[in-house]
Amino acid sequence: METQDLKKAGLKVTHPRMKILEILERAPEHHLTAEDIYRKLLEEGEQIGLATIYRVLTQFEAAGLVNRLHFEGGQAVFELDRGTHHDHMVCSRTGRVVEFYDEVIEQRQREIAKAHGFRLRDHSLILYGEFIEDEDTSSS
Amino acid sequence: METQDLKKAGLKVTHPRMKILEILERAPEHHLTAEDIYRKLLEEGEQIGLATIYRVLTQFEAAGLVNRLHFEGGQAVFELDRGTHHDHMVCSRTGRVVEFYDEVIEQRQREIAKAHGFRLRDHSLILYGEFIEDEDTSSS
DNA sequence: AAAAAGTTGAGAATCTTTCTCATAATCGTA
DNA sequence: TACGATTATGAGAAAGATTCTCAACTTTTT
Ligand SMILES: [Zn+2]
Ligand SMILES: [Zn+2]
Ligand SMILES: [Zn+2]
Ligand SMILES: [Zn+2]
Repeated sequence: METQDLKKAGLKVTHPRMKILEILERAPEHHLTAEDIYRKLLEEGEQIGLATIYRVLTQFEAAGLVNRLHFEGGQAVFELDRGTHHDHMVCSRTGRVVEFYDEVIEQRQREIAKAHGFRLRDHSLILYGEFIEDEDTSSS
Repeated sequence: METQDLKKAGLKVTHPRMKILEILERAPEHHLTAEDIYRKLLEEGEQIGLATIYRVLTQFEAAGLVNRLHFEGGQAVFELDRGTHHDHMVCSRTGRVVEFYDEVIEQRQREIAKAHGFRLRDHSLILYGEFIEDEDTSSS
């Protein structure tokens, strides 16, 4: 039950908010645009306005329940905050997103920030390319 | 003379293109939005349409003359490609951008990509925070 | 110089995201 | 359970960023 999460964040427990959380939890892709969520809700018969979805996602982000990612391509992407930081690899062919975490990179970032007198708050690391296995194996 | 660069890219040497390159070369910030360029050109009496600026920047990007960066905040940022890759640190207070390059991070990225069967084409690493020296020293 | 090819500017159009505001739902309390 | 204060929602308008359209104009080639 994450009604607790909402209450803790000072947000009323409403139907749209619960449904949006549900979608984020259930999506196998984990990384969804606001429109993705909108469409998935429609498919389930939930007619929740797109404005509400953006509004709620922004509140969830402020509450630390959700992370907003900026991949190339305009639309922001959202994912449930699962408590552990990670970075992303995005396949430009299929759009597939794979997560990774590398302590060496994380540590270097801290060192670089320190060396520059920079108070590091956050960072975004995205690798772009293609998964070999997703390759268009245009076999006959 | 970078008329050569334009010709090599199969682009005609036009006044707007030269002026846009000039602005990118001269800007001390190095990192400009399309609107920044538009305004700077206006200040110099060059009335070049915003659509042209976006169009030309996209062509320059395809030609490898310019890089497009996606910092938080919607607007894309452009910089002249100076031949050497680097990543960015952005001050959320002042908007100041500082560049850095770290071979350890670059190398780890290659290794991670390889381990995931990922053909790495490009990446984006942005550190967000504040430069201590830019701190609002609200002294009395 | 003329023709061919490519470019420009202005505004319309598109896309993503936010705002407005009247209506509706939630929550603490009586 | 009902009440009232507070907060949230939906629809459409609005805003912000970028791309498209197309007639007029430049650049390059012949
Ligand atoms: Zn990271
Ligand atoms: Zn993720
Ligand atoms: Zn790098
Ligand atoms: Zn740079």
